[in-house]
Amino acid sequence: MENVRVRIAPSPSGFLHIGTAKIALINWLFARQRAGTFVLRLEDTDPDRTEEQYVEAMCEGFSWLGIDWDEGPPFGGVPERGPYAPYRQSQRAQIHRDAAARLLASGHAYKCFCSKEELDAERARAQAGKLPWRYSGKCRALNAEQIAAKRDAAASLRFKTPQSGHTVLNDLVQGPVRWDNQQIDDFIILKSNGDPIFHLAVVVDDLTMKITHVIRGDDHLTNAAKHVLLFEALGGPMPTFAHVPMVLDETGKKYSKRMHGANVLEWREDGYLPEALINYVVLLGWTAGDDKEVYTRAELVRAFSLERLGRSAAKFDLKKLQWLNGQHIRRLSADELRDRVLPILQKAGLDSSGRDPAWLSRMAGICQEKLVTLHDIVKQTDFFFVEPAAYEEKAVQKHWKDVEAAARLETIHRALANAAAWTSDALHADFERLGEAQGGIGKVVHPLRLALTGKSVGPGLFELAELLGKDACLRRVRRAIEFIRAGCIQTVP
RNA sequence: GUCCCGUUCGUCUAGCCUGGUCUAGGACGUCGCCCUUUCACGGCGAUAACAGGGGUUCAAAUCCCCUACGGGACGCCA
Repeated sequence: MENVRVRIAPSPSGFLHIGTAKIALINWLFARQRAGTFVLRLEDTDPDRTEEQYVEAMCEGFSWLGIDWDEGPPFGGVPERGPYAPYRQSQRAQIHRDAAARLLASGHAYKCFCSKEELDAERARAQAGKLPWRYSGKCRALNAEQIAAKRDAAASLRFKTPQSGHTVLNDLVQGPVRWDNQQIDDFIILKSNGDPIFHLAVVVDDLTMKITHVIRGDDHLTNAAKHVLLFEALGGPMPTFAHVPMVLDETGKKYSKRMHGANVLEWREDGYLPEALINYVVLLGWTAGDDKEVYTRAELVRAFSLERLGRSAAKFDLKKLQWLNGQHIRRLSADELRDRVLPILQKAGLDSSGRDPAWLSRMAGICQEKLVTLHDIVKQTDFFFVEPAAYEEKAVQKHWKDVEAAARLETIHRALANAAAWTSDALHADFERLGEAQGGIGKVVHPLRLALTGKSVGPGLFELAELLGKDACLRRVRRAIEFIRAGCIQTVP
């Protein structure tokens, strides 16, 4: 069986973009499933766009998502590793130049002495005439003498594209794609300053790193024609190509860098689980063909297949991500949920340091099924840590407004004080009975919830009461009674 | 402008290769009902799509052609 080698080749010009994450994820899943190798290669040959600071941020994005690489450059504190180092394209220029020299020697490339200004003028003329622009091929016709006469004038290197026939690519996702070679320019592979151009660099790197499957965004589909030509000219084994559709934002536009959520780490900030995000992103263009939608990371590795990748771009849908996030939250154990939620409580200024871990797990457990994002934990549990600072106005109107409100809370207070046992089951039974006397359990439950939490919504009342403890509950009911009495003085003239 | 790719419910998609089983399936969303101490969860139900036009065929979401729309490439950027 073939040893699968795939790569993600981001250019470190920003944070980890959601679209890059999708491509990386697909490569990673494929590699892991086939026990292959996942390579990270930094395409940093454009110094104008590369910034060291982004290297760290991008690494953090990958590691948060759980996308680890087997070979790659020093990146985010991880040392360089792998047999085909270096893995930064900027350090591989000599390898690219050597390949270019071979192409020149084998007649697959030629020197071009046209200046940038000449070419710009040519291009401008073509565009003005609404003609497709392609290099005239002026220097292609130069003979040995003419070239010698140029001596060491600055020259770029162009690829000698066949002038007839066609180039065919059997893309795993897009199917067979065919170009007329006359449509393909004699593109530059080496700048006149000797720097390699992207097309040369990728192909040479993929070749030397023995990449078996080139899985990348479909914005590269038309570039692939040039790459196929280069692979052939270099005499290397042709990798399998898979051009996967990109991720669109909710309006159907290309996911711009400035949009919230474009940066993968923003989802972490917003309380999303990495396993939910990767599950969602992979669903943007892939299904197993059955009705399963919620996958663990391991299940994804098992079920994924390149062949079932869709061919059209997908719009990002926050609602579905939210649903999936809830699904994944519910699949966590109470302990796991507690551990993920603790930093969020901390950040919200709720001090949980005095609570023992088991208690915190139970607290996490009683609101687990109510969370859409991890951040929801704050409004679900803040009252455990601080007494309600205010009572929800609408709930006060509804549950504490009538004349018997205070008296009813006195009754509730008594019931709590005399509770047979301080467990949610026992309390539930007590209030069931109390409710019968009061005209429905709702008559006692809502005023109590408001007294204990200050809100009308939250975790199960008896569960939270049990966790809050008897003393705190009695104190809060007392406080509520005083609040009502004080309020009555104001409202009754 | 030239070339390349795409187009099934609002959204993600199944089905398309190997035409009939599709009065087009699932999921999210939305709406309704049930469960219920709240909010959720869960359950049940409803809603809603084959871009348009030609052709091939007994039969087309599925095959072919054209058009429209969307995207991409056309750089000494990646």
